[in-house]
Amino acid sequence: MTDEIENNGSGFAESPWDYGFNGQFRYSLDEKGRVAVPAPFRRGVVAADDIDSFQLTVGFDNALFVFPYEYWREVVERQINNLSITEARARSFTRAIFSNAVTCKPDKQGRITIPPNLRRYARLDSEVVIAGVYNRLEIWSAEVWDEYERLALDRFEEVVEDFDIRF
Amino acid sequence: MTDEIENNGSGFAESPWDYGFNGQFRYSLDEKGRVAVPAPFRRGVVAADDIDSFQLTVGFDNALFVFPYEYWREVVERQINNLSITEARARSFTRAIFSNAVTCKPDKQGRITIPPNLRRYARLDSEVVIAGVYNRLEIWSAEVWDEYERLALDRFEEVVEDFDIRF
DNA sequence: GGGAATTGTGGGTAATTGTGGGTAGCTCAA
DNA sequence: TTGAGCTACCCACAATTACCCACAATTCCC
Repeated sequence: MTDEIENNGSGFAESPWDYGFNGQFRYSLDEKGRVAVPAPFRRGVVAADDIDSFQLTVGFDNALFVFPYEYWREVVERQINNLSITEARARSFTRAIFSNAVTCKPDKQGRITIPPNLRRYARLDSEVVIAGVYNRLEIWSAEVWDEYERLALDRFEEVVEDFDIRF
Repeated sequence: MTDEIENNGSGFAESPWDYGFNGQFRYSLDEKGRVAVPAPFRRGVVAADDIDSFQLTVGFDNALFVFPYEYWREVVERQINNLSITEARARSFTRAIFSNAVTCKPDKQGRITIPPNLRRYARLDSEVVIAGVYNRLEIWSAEVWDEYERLALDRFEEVVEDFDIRF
């Protein structure tokens, strides 16, 4: 494995998902607010204290984003660290990101607990979809996901053209 | 852990919240003016006399800011130290910050006591929200927080675009 | 195809956490 | 000096959480 790969800036080199989280998984959210982390992604994300940790935050489209902790740390250092505390909009942004985030590590069964405010934001009830999306996992209400994906796949080819992606 | 990481300027490396306080917590403010410090943040902020201390001050948006004592000390040294005593606005600022600040350490139950002037400033009555916001905790009246957060989350995606944050 | 390992899910228990209240000691004024 | 008010510290207890175990379902592998 080359140095370049070990240091790809995503914080999850040498893992089964070196080049991106992928797949979609359907789990139940139990009464304690716990949901399984997809088994392939449980190990290999080493945080400061040598445990496998994730950073769970609000994302877009009513989904929650889950980053490997190391990667999150890097995002904070590169981008959020510089925001001014005296500027109201920067404060508002920083506040939204951090107060609606939590550092968590899977329990022995590989589950994480989602705090109530995040459950509310993502409208999670009992059924949940976890999607692997390159540098993050996304946690969706299954209901919202099904609706979104139906629309998104219909428009897939059209969108690829817009971005001029070459395979 | 590299030197760069151990010295990230936030004063709280090697703690469970190495890269930022986060989460939100809802507590009651009792009749003695005491409020719980969120359990994950109680330990590891070492002040001058080897106890875990915080600096509690007036902040922005009608919230109180709570900094790890070490970090506060550093801010004072780096920035406030340089303000000119001959400039009226600098005097006013320095006066506001310090006269409305207090160094406190959690009691055995992990609570801190909020003095009356700060309670008044933040309009705290019985229900309180404590939010982790990167380098500080913020103490809000629950009522004010709920209203503020509703607006902030609605505008979240828009703001992320404005700041050109890349995850 | 079948046994073994892994994975997803539920639930019990011990430890932690949040909250109320009591008391001793300190401060300050009369 | 003394007493009132206040604060810091301590104890108690209920609620919540984190951790562990169990087990069924699924997947893996030969």
